[in-house]
Amino acid sequence: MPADREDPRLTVSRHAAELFLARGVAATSGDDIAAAAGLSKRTVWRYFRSKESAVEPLFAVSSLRFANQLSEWPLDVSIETYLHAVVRPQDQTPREIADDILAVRLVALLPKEPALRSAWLMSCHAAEETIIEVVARRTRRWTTDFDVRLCGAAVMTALRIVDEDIATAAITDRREFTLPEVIDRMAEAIRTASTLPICDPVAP
Amino acid sequence: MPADREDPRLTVSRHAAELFLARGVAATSGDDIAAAAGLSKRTVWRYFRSKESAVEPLFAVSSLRFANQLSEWPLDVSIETYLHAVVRPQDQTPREIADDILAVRLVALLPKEPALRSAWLMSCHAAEETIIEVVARRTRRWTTDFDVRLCGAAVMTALRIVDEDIATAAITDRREFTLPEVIDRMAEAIRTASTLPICDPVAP
DNA sequence: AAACGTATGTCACTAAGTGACACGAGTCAA
DNA sequence: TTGACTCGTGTCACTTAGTGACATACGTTT
Repeated sequence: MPADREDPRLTVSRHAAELFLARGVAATSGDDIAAAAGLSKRTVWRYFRSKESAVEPLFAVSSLRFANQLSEWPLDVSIETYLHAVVRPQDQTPREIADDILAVRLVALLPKEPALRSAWLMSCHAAEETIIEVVARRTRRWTTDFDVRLCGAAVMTALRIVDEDIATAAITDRREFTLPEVIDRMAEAIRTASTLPICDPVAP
Repeated sequence: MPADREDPRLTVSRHAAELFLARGVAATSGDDIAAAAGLSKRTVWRYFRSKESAVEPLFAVSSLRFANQLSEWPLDVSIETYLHAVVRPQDQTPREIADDILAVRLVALLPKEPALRSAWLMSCHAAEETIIEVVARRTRRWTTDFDVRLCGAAVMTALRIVDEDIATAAITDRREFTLPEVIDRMAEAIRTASTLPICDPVAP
């Protein structure tokens, strides 16, 4: 049996991102995206509710990878230990690196493309829900608990701000970042923003 | 000379909100909004980039009123004192109360209307920028400072979560809230989420 | 009164997005 | 093998979202 293949939406997402970066959002049509991805435009509209939302899968696998990976964060390790253990430079495939660059360039484009910002915020909101589950697990409370939701949202916001900050620095200021450096900043931001004690090992 | 009149977009915003609530977003067209507001549809598209974004002015004046009012927060008062002083039940006009109800019903609708959620998040993002300025002022730092942005974003997120929480409780659980109660929850959430010391009086 | 900026309406147009139906590829059961 | 069943996709006609270009009206300034 074959390993389950990559989400086809992600492929389209990459093409959409390239086009948005090259020509701007307004100048690329749904037909352009469909043509670049080798699909009928009908399929594109089946994949995505709007052309801007076509970049959401890319955000999810790349910029929001840290957020998504927190789902498997074991109870008995700290945030720093876990992040450094799970996302390691030597494990990055060329494809992942390319996705990262693409996503970072997109995030740096947000100030000029409000339509993309709404896709970005929607992606972050999706990740927020999964982070809320993490917080619930680590605090032995419900996902509907107000303080749990507040903490999860604050943590997600911290990740978003770090992401935007790094993307801006990397693209406009041409600064370079190593992966461990990025991980450190993410972990530190999570720690700062946590309003509940989730960052250190918790009792099983 | 007459006092400057209300933003005409807000009027349209109210009509759009009513229609979205009555029929759902998908079932109300730009023409419907234009007709309800007594404008040509061309003017509606001049006011708003998309039909969903038509509710943003309503969010801004109502749900995000607290956030916006922080712009005038004096350095020498605490968050609790200021909020209680500036938004008082007896000052609420009937129109403001109606707007509040409308906005709360919209926020409660977010889980079922993803298109509205993106408008909501964009409104919150706009408010985030103004909160970042408040944080900068109270910490005597720049708005570009990373920690300032992080704190501002965390505070805005807290306000958003309280808002969503209250809206859900009010609509689905039919709970009732007094304004002082809401203010207390907002102030408490701001205090919890602040990652910099902005909530108490700061040195001039 | 003339000249100006700003806000709106009209109308024709492009592009975003949907509904309905057909087609082909992969199960799965007999 | 066959037939029925699902699932993803393509085709095409259609509706609605959204824009560009131009005309008109109103309040200000001079």
